[in-house]
Amino acid sequence: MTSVEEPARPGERIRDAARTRAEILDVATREFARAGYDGARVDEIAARTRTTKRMIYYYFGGKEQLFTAVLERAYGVIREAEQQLDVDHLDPVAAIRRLAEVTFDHHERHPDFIRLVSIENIHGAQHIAASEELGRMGSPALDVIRRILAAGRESGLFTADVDAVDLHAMISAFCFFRVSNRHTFGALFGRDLVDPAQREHYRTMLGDMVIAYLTAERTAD
Amino acid sequence: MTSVEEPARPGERIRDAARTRAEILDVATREFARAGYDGARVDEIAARTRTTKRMIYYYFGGKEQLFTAVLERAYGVIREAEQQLDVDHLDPVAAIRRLAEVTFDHHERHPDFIRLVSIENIHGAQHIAASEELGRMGSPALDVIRRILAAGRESGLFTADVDAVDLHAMISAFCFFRVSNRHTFGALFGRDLVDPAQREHYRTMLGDMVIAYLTAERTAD
DNA sequence: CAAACAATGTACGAACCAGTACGTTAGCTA
DNA sequence: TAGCTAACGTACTGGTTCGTACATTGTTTG
Repeated sequence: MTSVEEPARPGERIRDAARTRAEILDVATREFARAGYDGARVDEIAARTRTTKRMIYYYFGGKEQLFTAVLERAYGVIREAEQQLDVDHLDPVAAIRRLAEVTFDHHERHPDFIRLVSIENIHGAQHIAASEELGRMGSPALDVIRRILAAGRESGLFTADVDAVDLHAMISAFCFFRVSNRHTFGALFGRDLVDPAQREHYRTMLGDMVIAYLTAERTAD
Repeated sequence: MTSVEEPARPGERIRDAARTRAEILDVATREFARAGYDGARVDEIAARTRTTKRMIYYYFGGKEQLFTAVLERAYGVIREAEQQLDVDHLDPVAAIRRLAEVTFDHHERHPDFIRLVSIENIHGAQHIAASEELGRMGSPALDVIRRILAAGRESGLFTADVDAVDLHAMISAFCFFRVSNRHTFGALFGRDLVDPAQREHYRTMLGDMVIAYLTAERTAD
């Protein structure tokens, strides 16, 4: 037919299920992260893709399942980053610092992920609960933390009997808050926690905090 | 007219501007916190009050301004709690611990506030920016922190030259995350950070962490 | 090469929802 | 007690938004 309006772009197939699906996910991620679950518009997501709203319902079933799919992929990304974490050659202190830095960097590089998690918490984690994939997806970081803590305890470097999940919460809290509450914190205290000029400062601060906690003599309780 | 349907309840005036306004704010706080800004319904808020939707627009002007008013009151509550904080009679270590505990307790007791702040961050803190009241409202906690840090530094108890805003961020991050990310964290790691049985554990952990950071010898940088 | 099916597009509907036009009443004050 | 105004209620509208019925086209396979 060789239409003038629609030049046959070579290499770009008209029909490509995988690409269409992926493009919808990309756009939906941005849109949900930008406006929240209820603020996001299915029509708007469709408009920003090269396909139509019909395809969203064809591939995902509905807005709710689309959001779940977005979450699944976002969590998949951080799981991958954690899996590539190799700290077995480091001493416990350096290993914990490295882990904290990787977590710090990932949160900073993925503000959309942070926003999605915030949004999911507003909705009581109902999409995670409804997702099989997210249910059985453990956290590689937790295993790493467990190993480091065991090594640190044995070598006598780490004082207390710290729980791996607790330490993960401590590190995540700092990294997450810095990004998630950037706007209100900035508006109220006049300081941008994600200011690039302060990046090294906060990255060091996190490591110092965690190491200080792990190596301090605990007050008897 | 002495209607059978509407018994004249004594002590409950039919017309009370202040009470109506306050009731709208109460209900709106719950509703916004429950469903987010876009998820909340003006009709639903009105239905849960003893008045009508018309009054919301009469008193607040619109949904946007209503949310701003809700935020202003919520921040006012935490500011009051901070103002009643008296730690001048304590030594720096005890004072910091006390401050951390008060912050911890307030976050735990006001999950709606946490949710509102999360929601406001999703929207880029635009309502705070639009509010004069919130703009000039400082943080009493910051002044307290500054005083404690100065005392701790002078007495040689605290090592480093820690910034008050940074310390506030550190404490807030832990307290905030524990409540704000309760649902996703619980779903993914099988641990309820707000479990009453764990409350003392996390309250102590926060204090230990902050004190360890403030008293540790810092690695040269 | 002809079914058969996967992938895609169009057009529409029904419910929802923020906001308002307009009318009413309580309670204070002159 | 007349009259005025703040406080309140009803009923509606215009636009939006999720979801779908129905039609169509590319692609693969027997």
